[in-house]
Amino acid sequence: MDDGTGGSRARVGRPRDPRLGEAVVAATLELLAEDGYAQLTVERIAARAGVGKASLYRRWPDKVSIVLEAVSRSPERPSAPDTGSLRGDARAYLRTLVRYRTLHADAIAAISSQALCDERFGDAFRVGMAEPIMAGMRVILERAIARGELTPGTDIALLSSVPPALLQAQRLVAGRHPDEAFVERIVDQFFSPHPDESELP
Amino acid sequence: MDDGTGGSRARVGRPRDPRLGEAVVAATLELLAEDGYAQLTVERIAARAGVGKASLYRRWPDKVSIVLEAVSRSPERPSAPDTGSLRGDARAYLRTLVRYRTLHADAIAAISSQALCDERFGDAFRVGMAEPIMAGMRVILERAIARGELTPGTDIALLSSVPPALLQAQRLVAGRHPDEAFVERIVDQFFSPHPDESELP
Amino acid sequence: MDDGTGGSRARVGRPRDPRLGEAVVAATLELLAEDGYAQLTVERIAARAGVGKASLYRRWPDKVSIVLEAVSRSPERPSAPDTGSLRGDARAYLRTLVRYRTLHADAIAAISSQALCDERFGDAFRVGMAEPIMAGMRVILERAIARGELTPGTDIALLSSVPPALLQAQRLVAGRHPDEAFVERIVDQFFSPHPDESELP
Amino acid sequence: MDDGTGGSRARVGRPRDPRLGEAVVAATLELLAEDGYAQLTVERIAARAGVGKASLYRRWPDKVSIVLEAVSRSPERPSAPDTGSLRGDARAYLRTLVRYRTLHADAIAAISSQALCDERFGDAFRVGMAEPIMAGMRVILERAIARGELTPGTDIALLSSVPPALLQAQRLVAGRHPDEAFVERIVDQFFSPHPDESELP
DNA sequence: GTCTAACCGAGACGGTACGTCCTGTCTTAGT
DNA sequence: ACTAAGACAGGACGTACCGTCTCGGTTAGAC
Repeated sequence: MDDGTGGSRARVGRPRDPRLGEAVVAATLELLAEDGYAQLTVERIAARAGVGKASLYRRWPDKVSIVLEAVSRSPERPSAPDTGSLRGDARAYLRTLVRYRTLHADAIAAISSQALCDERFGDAFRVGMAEPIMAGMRVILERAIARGELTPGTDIALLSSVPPALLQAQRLVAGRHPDEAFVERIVDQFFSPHPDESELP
Repeated sequence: MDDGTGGSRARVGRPRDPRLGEAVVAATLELLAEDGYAQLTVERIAARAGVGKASLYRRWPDKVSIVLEAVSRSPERPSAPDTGSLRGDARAYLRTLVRYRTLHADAIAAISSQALCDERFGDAFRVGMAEPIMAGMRVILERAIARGELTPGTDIALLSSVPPALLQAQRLVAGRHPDEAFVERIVDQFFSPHPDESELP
Repeated sequence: MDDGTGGSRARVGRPRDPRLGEAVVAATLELLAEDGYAQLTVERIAARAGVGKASLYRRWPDKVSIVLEAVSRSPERPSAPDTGSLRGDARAYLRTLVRYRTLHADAIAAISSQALCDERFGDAFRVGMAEPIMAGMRVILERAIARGELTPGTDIALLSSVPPALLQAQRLVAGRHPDEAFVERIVDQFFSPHPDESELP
Repeated sequence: MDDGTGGSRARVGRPRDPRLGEAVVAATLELLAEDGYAQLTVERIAARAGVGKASLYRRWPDKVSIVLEAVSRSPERPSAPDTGSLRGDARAYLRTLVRYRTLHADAIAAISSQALCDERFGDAFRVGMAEPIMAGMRVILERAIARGELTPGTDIALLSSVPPALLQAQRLVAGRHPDEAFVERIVDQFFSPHPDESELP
């Protein structure tokens, strides 16, 4: 969030301990994995990280912001290797995305909820969470255009938002995390060029 | 939720006041519109409705359930008139859906969040919220198949989940409610049969 | 403090549990005796009394007010038996007063400090603490006047404030609780009629 | 408190800035006068004095010690001019004492409270606060004995503690600072030789 | 003239208590 | 049996302050 390196203010006083941020993120991720978001408490984060509550509130404005940063810096972040084809790229990326969402399911729910309510938090959410995920998708789509798998006029912005949107929706509609079979359905429907066919996706 | 007419046990004592449920739903909708979900309190609902807190908890198991019922019974519920074409149906339906979501934006966010966390609430959410919306979409898609605008093998389940998923996602990604222009993009991309073209959506 | 019987407001809703007040007072006195005022915490009072923190703050505006009521209702409150003479009455009363002050030494320090700072609390202090103690002294002095041990013109108001004032001061000046020897000095100086003289100072 | 001239260790390194102590005392007195002890914060003292918090804690062990020193060095300290009579001396001294106590009312309350709780601080309190005030009173009483206004056997220790004790008590009992009328009452009662009688109480 | 230890302002840190708020349950008196 | 009112246990939140520590930088006396 605020790394303490902010420009204009003079760099006086004791500098922030960089290990504190790491410890907080790690503790948050641990607690999230162990007990879920509902049991997550600022006090518990502080205790687990061996950190004072005031230090948390010096760096983050509130609880969800801590969770947002923790989840954003999770080692399970989706990645987009170049497999040589749109189908392969999409499948690989979506699988990592499913894993990531599964791992942090209710943390992401809480963050999303907050992003919907609180405009200022929404920006942090977009920068730390939504954009990076869609950026991965965009890279894949642009590679596909470069390969000729998609026409240059393709609405990348819209298309790159479809997979995360569907994963989130499926979670709600089906009541459980989407699995790899669902990934296949998405890949088949939206990321499989059909040169010979006229039907809708 | 519980209408008090439950069967086997004798109906003794004072009957439930039917106006109470109405008053609670109305009060909840008002408060939601005025201050948003974050400011919504069971106590405030009770006060606004002129109702005792215990009466609320006799009818609904918890706060989100009240909100779910209120939003589900909102007069702005999406509807799907038959316009004669897939494009027209989808456009009309999505416009009402956008209005509905705009009106209850953060209530829906809170409900969705709860549905993600709490398995039992998830069912109520699906029955009261997700299914009705997707059912409207399914009707439209089935009409389109009957008209021959879509091939019979179309994955209606997946396709009917795309619009609500994208609306929700757009809200998060763009930081504001989707408007009618966004509806047009969705309609163009996913609900406009292109008999002559081979490209991906 | 507030016994919930306050007049004008209608007696609707669940009445206050009278045992709660007792439990809080008892818990406060216990904790005070065990660990002293410095270790006294609202949270600990609530836990010891088996009471929610909110219930405390519903009845008392802050921590010191709880302590004031607890100390005011302490079973060790000074009493003034009629021994038949001013000397005897004063000695007996001052001994109970010393015991009382010794028992609640730092609680009384905290209360006094607050009374000095906070005007509104000062009233509660006078009603619950200072007045009752001086009233005991006044009774003794009035009995002495009735017996003829003091002249009717004696400044009872001033004289009755001397012992508590000196006990408090001695505690500060000597650094330890005044003992019975000090009581004797006060009795000798201020509450011993001098047969040959017509009046006390 | 610690003047930095402490003996055995070599005096190397940068010497303490003597103006720092002055600035801190001045800032403390200002803040005390402006907002009272309850609003007094070490951080605010440091900010007002233009001083680092660490510099405060290098010189004083804790907050009350700072306040004690500040109040002890207040320019309003009571003084005891020789007016030629016990009545005059006592009246003059008590008036300065009332002014002093009025000026630093709640600071003195806080200091007294701390002195009651913390044994080690009690010593500092006695040296810096209680003793100097009673010493002034003792000088007056000794002059009175020298003049023959008091008998040599008078219990000076007890009598010299009466005025400060009564002023403190009156503040608590009456809920406001004692005024000059109250000084007169004390003077009349305790420091007015009665020509016809052989001794003061 | 450098060295160097103690000083200095600034402010981050661990810790702890406070007082507020809200939830979901319970207890009255009254319909 | 229901209702309105509101007290209750519990517990998280975010704030504030304390006393300590850690920076970069300064200021003498020691060498």
